[in-house]
Amino acid sequence: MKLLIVESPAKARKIQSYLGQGWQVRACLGHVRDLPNSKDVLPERYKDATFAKLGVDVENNYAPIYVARKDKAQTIKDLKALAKSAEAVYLAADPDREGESIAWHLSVLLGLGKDAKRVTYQEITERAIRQAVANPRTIDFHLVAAQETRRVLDRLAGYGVSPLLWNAVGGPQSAGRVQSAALMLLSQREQSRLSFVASAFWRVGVVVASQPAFKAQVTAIRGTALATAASFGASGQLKSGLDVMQLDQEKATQLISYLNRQQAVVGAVTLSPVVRRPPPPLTTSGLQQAANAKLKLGAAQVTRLAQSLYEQGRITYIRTDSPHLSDEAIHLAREAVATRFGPSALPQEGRQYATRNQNAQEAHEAIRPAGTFAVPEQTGLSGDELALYRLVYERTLASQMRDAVGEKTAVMLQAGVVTLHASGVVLTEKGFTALYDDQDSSDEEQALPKVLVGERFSLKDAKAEEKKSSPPARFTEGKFVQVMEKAGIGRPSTYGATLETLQKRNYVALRNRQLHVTPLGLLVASYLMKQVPQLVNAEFTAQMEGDLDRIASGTLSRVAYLDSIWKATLSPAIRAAQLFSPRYPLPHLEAVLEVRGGVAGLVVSGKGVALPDNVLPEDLTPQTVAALMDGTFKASKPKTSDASERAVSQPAKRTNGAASRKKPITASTTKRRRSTGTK
DNA sequence: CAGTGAGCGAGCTTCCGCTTGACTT
Repeated sequence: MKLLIVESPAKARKIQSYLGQGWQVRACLGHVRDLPNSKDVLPERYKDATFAKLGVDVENNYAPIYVARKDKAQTIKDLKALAKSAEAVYLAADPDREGESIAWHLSVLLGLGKDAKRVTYQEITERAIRQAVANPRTIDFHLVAAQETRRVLDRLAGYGVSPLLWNAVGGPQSAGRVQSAALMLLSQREQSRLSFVASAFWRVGVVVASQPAFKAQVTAIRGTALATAASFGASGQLKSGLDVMQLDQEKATQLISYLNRQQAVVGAVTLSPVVRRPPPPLTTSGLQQAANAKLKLGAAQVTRLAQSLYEQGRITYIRTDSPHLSDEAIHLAREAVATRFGPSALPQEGRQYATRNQNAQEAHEAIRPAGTFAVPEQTGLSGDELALYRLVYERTLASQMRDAVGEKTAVMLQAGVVTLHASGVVLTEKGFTALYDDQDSSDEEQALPKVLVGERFSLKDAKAEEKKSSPPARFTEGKFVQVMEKAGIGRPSTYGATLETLQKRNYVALRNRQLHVTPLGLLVASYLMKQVPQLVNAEFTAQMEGDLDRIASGTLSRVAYLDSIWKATLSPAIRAAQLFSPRYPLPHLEAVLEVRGGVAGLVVSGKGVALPDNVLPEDLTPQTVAALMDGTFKASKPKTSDASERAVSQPAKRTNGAASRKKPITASTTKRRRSTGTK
C-alpha cells in the first residue's frame, strides 16, 4: 500500500477515486505543527527557557520550537499508523510556501527522513495526478525556510507589539502585521471622513425636446464651467487654480427661467466605440465582493455557504488567488454557454485570465462549478446556497462569452450663453451582459436619438437640484477584502478571519453593512502609527513577500533578513515606545477620545465619561457630545439589522470582563496615567 | 458592629496561515 497525503478531505476523496487499489489517500487538514501558543504544550526541556512563551530563540538564529497541534492529535495518530504499514509515503500538500512547510512537518512527524517523496500538481485530473506520483522530488528546504521566516516574523511582531497595547490601552488588545495594517487602512478612511467638510452646490438639468426627448445637464455658462463634486477639496473649499462657477439656489432659479425661454443648438456630436470585457472568473476576494454587492451577504456568511458548496462537490476549492481555469473547465463552460445562448455567444478561442495580484501564489484554480457544470436549477440547492452557486456558475460562463460592444454618444448643445452636455451608451451586442451584468444598475444610461450638428430643439422641464460633495465612501466587507488583496495584506484563507478579529477586539464594527472604525479602533491605530509605524505601513507585507521570495530562491539568508526586521527595526521601536495612553482630538468638536481599561471615553474640558458600546465616531456631534457629558444620552435604536450583519456580529460578542467593565474616566485618572507613563 | 467600597497587587491577554468537524449554548 502507498500512502498519499493531501491537505483537504474533499481532494483526498477525489484523488482516491483516480488512484484506486493499492493507494490510501488521506488528508492532514492543513498545518500539523506550529509554535506553541501556551506553556502547557511545551516540551519539558523548554519549560524554563526565557523564550518559552515566545516559542522562538532569537539569540540562537531565531530557532523555533515546534509542537504538534493539539487539534490535529487524532489526525497525526492516524497518519502515523498508516505510514508505518505503507511501502511509500507521498506528501502532496498544496504547491506553495505553506504547503511545502506542511510537507516538511509531516516528514518529521512521520519519521520519513530523506526518503520523503514530495509531489505537486496544478490540477486534479487523473492524468495530472498519475504524472505527479510518477515524478516525486525531495522537499525544497529553501521554500520551507521562507515559510518559517514568515511564521517567526509574525510571532515576533505580534507578541512583541501587543503588550505595548496592554499597557497603553488596557484590556486584551492585539496588534499584528496583517490586522494592524488593515486597521490602519480603515482608520485612515474613517479619519478623512471625520475631518471632511461637505460643500453644497447646485446643478441644473433640462429635457431636450427632440424625438424622442433626452436629458441634458448644464455644464458651463459663458464658457465658465459649473462646479461639480470634484471641484471641492476635503476642507470644503473650491480647489485652487480652478476657474469654475459655484451656483447657489438663487442663481440656479434664474438659470431655470432663462433656459425655459431658450432654444438649444447642437454644437457637437461625438461617437466613440465602447467595449466591455467580462469580469474574470472568481477568486476568494472576488467572490466576497460579488456576493456582498449582489446578494448582500456578509463575509462570514459567504465563507460558510461556499465551504458547504465545496464539500457537496458543487464548486472547486474556495481559497484561491488565481483566476486561472483548467482546459477542461474552459471546455465545459463554453459548452454550457453554447447550450444556453448558441455558439455565436462564444469567441473563437477560450479565454484565460492573468492574475493582477503580485503576491498571488496560484496554488489553486479559480472558484468555478466542479464536475459537469450543473445548471443551477437542476442542482437541488435552495436559498442562499443556490444563489451563491448561481453566482459562481454565471461568472464562470460569462468569463468565456464575447465582449459587450456598443457606442457612446456625447452631445454638446448651446442655449444662448449656456452650454449643455448629454451622453448615452447603446449596446449593439450584449455579449456576456446577456448572462451577467456587472455594471451598477444605478448609473442609468439613456439611449440618445441621432441628432445632427446645427439642429435646433426647444427646452423644457428645467430643474435645479442641490448636491453635496461627499467624503470617500466606507468599505463593505466585500470591498475591503479586495482592498486587502490589492495591498497584499493577508491571504485568501485569512481575509475573513482578519475582519472577525478586528470586530472581536472592538476596533471595527458593522453598521448598515459598512465597516466603521470604533473610537477604540481610532485610538489603537493612532497609537500604533506613532510608536511602531514600520508595522502598520501597508508596504511592509509587500516588501516582505519580495524578501521571502529571495529566501525561497536561496539568494537571501533567513537570519540576515530576520535581523534586519527584528533587531534593526521592530525591536528598537518596541523598546523606545511610549507607554502612555493615546488621545485622539475629534475634528470639528471640542472633545478628545481617550481610553482606560480598554474602554474608550470622551473628555471635554477636563471631564471624562466612558462611551457606551455602540457609539461610533460618526455619532459624535455637538448635541450628542453634550448629552453624553451630562448623562442624558440615549443610544439611537439602530434599524433592524439584516441577517448578514447578525451572522458576523454574533461571534464578535465580547465576553471579557475587562472590556465590558464600564468606569467613568475622570480628569484625575487620565492625568495620572499620562504623568506616570512619560517618566 | 456590620456592611460597603476604595485601593492595591497578581495574573492574564497576543501573532498568521493551513484545513474541517466536534464541541457547547
